[in-house]
Amino acid sequence: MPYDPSAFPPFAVTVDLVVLTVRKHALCALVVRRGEPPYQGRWALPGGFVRAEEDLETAAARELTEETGLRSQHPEGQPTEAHLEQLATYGAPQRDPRMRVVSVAHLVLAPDLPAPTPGGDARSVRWAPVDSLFDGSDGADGREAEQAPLAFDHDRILRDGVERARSKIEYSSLATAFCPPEFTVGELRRVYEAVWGVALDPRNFHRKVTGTPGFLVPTGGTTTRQGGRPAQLFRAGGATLLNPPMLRPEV
Amino acid sequence: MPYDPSAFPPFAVTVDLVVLTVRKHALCALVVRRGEPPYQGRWALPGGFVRAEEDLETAAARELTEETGLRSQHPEGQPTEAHLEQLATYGAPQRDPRMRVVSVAHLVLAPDLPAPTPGGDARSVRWAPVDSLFDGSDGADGREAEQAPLAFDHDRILRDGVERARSKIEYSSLATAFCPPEFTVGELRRVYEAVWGVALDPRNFHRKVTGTPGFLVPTGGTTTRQGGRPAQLFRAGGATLLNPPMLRPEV
DNA sequence: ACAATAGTGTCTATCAGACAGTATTCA
DNA sequence: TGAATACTGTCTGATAGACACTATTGT
Repeated sequence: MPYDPSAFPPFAVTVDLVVLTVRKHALCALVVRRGEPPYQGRWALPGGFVRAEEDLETAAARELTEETGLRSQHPEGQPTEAHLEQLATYGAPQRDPRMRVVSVAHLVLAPDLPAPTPGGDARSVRWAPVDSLFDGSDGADGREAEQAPLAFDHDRILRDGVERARSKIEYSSLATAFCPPEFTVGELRRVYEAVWGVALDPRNFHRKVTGTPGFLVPTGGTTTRQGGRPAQLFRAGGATLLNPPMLRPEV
Repeated sequence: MPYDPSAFPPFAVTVDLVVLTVRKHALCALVVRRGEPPYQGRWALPGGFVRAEEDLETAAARELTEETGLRSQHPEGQPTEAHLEQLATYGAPQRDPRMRVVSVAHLVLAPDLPAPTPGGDARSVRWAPVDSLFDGSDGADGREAEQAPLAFDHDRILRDGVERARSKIEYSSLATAFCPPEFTVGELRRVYEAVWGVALDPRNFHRKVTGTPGFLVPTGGTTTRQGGRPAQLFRAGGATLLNPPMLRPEV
């Protein structure tokens, strides 16, 4: 099967984004409402075509900025605002009824944004708790989410992205990507609790994260709160891998 | 950025395969010699175009069978002969000098094959120790591997595949994919040692793998050897995730 | 003082790492 | 009986899980 670039089946290549954040103690994903067929009116993951001379990751970063205003690369030496990584590629022949489309899905972890839809065009965009988006509606609580499933195979892509995020914060310091530049141990713990959907022991969690070298760096500052001891502020350290990992309870 | 399938940049989509096995106590990858430009005469990963009505994983399985005769799907209820999973997608604009090619790389873990090149066409195919293939030639021993680097960005793809395999046998039972249907604890340990490039304590390894529920199932049989106590034979159990994981020494 | 949140100390069970000895085969 | 390989037992240090107390703020 030698390469024969003169005769190849034509494909369209897109990037789709699973953009996750933690809002109000719930893991949420960014979804956009489709304005045209197919799946008109249904919610879908943001995404778009890869341009002719554009790298895959560049295309994902561009779509991210267009949709949320977030930047995943360092602009002018500033710290990144979001983590972006490739997730997986989806290319079933009939996943788009119009033509053969191969979609390279990317995963974005972002801190909670002040404005829900800062940039981008005027389409309907929202953060939705991931439990309310899944087909099976296996939400944490009993009430079924009466909502049409996501367009295309985006339910599968979202599930894969959520599972990647859930497993990756076990053995990496990536949970800090859900936090603002400075955060407290309690805020970081609530990120873990929201992503995993479990309650963690505050004492053991504190010992674990502060005892792992390079995970957290104290900034010296403290929070100002109403009623309660001020909490120490940290920023993410240089360590990326956690050894030993943070164990997800779920047994 | 609404979908506009009538005007999209044309892409070719291929699958490339990182096929790994353990031979003579070394982790080896399958490489083919290119018979035409570009990179004529250089070694490359096996791969080929995805057909017009073909799923990505189907294309990868087809290429695998064409190259090695291995099957990754269950043929007629028989056990699989190799593990296949999607690895990552590579789509830099200039990765192929002829045109825009997006390659969906797949990772295959296979047991050592009796015949080096059972199926496929007559091209030059071989198993090569992965250390001898890497650009930097950071082989285990001192001797530099004087060999042209792999074609295209296949050095990067191979590195990613090897790293995936190395990390995945930590927390999954996937190392059994490198073994024949029945194997001994010592053979499984030598797989770990070859993939990680370290020596493991036989006693602790035996305790770990036999103590993890669902990892190994004794078949009742024993090996016949020359000089030495016969070893108990096992097959892979139903468990796929290892909890707690097998820890890679490397500290 | 009281509420509210942040942080610390201790015990225990589990497990990885280190190490030495016994068991079963063939020559 | 000796060589070769397979398997088992035990100690120790590190750590996760469970749990109760002290510390620092605002009201």
